[in-house]
Amino acid sequence: MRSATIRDVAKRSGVSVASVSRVLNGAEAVTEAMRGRVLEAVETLRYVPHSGARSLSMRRTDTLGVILPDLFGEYFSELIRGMDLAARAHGKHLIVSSSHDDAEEAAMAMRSMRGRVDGLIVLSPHLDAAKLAEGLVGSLPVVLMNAAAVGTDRPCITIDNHDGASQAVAHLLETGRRRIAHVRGPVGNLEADDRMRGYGQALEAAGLESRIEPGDFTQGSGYRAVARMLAEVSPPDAVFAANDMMAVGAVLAIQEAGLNCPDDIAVVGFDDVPIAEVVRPALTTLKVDIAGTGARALERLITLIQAPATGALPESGPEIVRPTLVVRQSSVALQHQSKTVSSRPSGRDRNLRGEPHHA
Amino acid sequence: MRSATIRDVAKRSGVSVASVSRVLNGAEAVTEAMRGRVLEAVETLRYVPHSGARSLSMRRTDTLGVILPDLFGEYFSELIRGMDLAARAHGKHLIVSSSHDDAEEAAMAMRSMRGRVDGLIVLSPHLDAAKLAEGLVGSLPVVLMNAAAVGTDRPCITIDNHDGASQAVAHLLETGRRRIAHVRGPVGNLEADDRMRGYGQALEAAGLESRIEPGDFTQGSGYRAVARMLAEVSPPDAVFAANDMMAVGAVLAIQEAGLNCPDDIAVVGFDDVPIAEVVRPALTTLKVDIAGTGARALERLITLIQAPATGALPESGPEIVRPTLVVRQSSVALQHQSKTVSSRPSGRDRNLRGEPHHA
DNA sequence: CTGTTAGCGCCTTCAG
DNA sequence: CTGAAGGCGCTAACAG
Repeated sequence: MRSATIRDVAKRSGVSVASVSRVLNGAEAVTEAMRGRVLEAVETLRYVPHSGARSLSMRRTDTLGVILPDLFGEYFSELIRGMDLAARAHGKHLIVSSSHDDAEEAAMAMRSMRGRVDGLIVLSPHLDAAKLAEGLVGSLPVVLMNAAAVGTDRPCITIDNHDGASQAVAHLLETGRRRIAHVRGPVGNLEADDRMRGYGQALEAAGLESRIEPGDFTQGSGYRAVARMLAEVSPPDAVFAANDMMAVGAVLAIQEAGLNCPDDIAVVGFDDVPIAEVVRPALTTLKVDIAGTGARALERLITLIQAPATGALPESGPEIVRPTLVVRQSSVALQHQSKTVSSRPSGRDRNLRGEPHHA
Repeated sequence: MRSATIRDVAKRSGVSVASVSRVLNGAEAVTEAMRGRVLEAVETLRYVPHSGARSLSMRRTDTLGVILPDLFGEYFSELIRGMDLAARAHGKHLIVSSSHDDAEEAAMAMRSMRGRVDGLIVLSPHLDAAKLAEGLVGSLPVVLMNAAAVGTDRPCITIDNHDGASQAVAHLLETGRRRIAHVRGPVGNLEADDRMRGYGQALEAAGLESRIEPGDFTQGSGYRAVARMLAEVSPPDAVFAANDMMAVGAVLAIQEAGLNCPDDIAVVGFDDVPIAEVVRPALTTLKVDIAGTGARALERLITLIQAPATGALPESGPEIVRPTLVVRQSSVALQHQSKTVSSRPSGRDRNLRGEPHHA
């Protein structure tokens, strides 16, 4: 019981396939009589167009690909959510491909996308991956995210990690901290590197010594890094973690050592994932509108794809998003608290339409 | 600058397109000489096969579709992660489509998948959506998730929500609670309904009165529900929330009222999303292996797709996953604590290979 | 307005 | 072992 094709519909309604295509795609004019007969045949045959065939003939898949290095944690889930939202708004499908740790695998994934998507969003926190995107993709439109965009005029959305880190340090300095340590992200990760550099320069500018512990963006690594430092003679009075998950780990390590966060040690994270607000003490962090960034990337990809048609050449080059400092409980010791910090859930509920969620 | 087709490669290497296809797909035998020439042409032309065309001719897309009602929160991100993992293991692509609140929209999404995917996983917490999947999909293999699977022999993965709720109540009773309230999920959501029924029956069996507050699975609704109850003359001494996010809201409401959780009021959630372990007090909850469930659904879909080929008829009917109670701090008052509850991050890090994550 | 025809890019019998 | 030819299901000229 093969499913019906356009030819079956044509036969059953006694018209040509072209006509069926016409009434279904509704561009050109057709008589009411024909429209009726075709629609009826479609109904009885339960005909559903084959989008694969359609794509081949139209040279357009209405599908966009997303290449991710990983799929863990709220960062990516937020990113995909934003992209999905934008994709739906433009009637596009989204095909996601993750776990491309090494460049080789990412290259493979990109190749296998050819003929399946109209364009690609590539998240490449590693240098080589970005390079690959340049070469291997061929004529497929690509928007890079969080890549090393310096010097290229390739469309790209990036977060100003350096600036974010500076803001973190500045905030800690303002609130009286002096021994500010940093738990960094994985070596070779462009974002982690930038955040570290931003931290280092800000400290240097303040004439203070920097102290950097390794980490890998996981909560566990944040915990261990801080636990190590607490065992030393002169522990820091503040920790700037390269992302929120590590900041959460840092807070736990502090609490477990019998110390108080923020009174004894302040903690600042990065990203402002949803969890940051719920944890106690709520995390001071650098908010980046993750979902918004994803949506923006997708929109840029779409204009990039449409560019040859519209004739308008799309704005090229990197687009840089500046994170904003969100001060919560984890960094403000009592003597510095100006206003009450409410623990009531704020308007952070992202279900803007107020509709019920799934479990 | 059109990208090269198989014909270009054939021409450049002086062989037929059939031969190019042969060396590239490597099924049949070819002379070394030819293989060399073809591969060289592929190289210089930077030829990448067009998977769309390939799909059309092979009647196989190697792509699976996932239809979700929503994309908020950790529940879905975990689910997708599990599916993605399984998909990669089988060399399949994943196309996700979300925000199908009403059945109409979901139906549309399913139709637009025809010719684009080899099968579908449909998450339908609403009855009608499940019904739609039955009819509209035609001959496309479908695996339902969390749907009303009773009575059908359609492949389906479901969580035993009723049982989970019973476990929650049993646990609270065992630890001495008597005035146990329930914050339910959205009306009409099958899972929310089942959890509520499980709660109701368990309380009834214990000869206690039930108390049900409305909610919609969001943290805010959990907060408000509990805040309402705390304002009454005889507030509960325990709250069973239909999911973890509402449980988090419940805890915040309790703390904000100046009460202690769990000493004054115990809280139990459902799902065990990653956040449940990090929040303070850590949430007692009903753990369901979300990612595992997603992976399982995907695997079942694959066997379903391969069924006609292998001849083996796939196991049909629902597959029910029983949640397991995870006792943490939010439900165990001091006088009931048997063993120390460590706040150290456990082995919950899901990065099993220990590789670095992205921010 | 409608039908005929030629592809979209690839795989796959079927002869040679 | 290799080439030629016929589709896969649909759209898009081009005639009528």
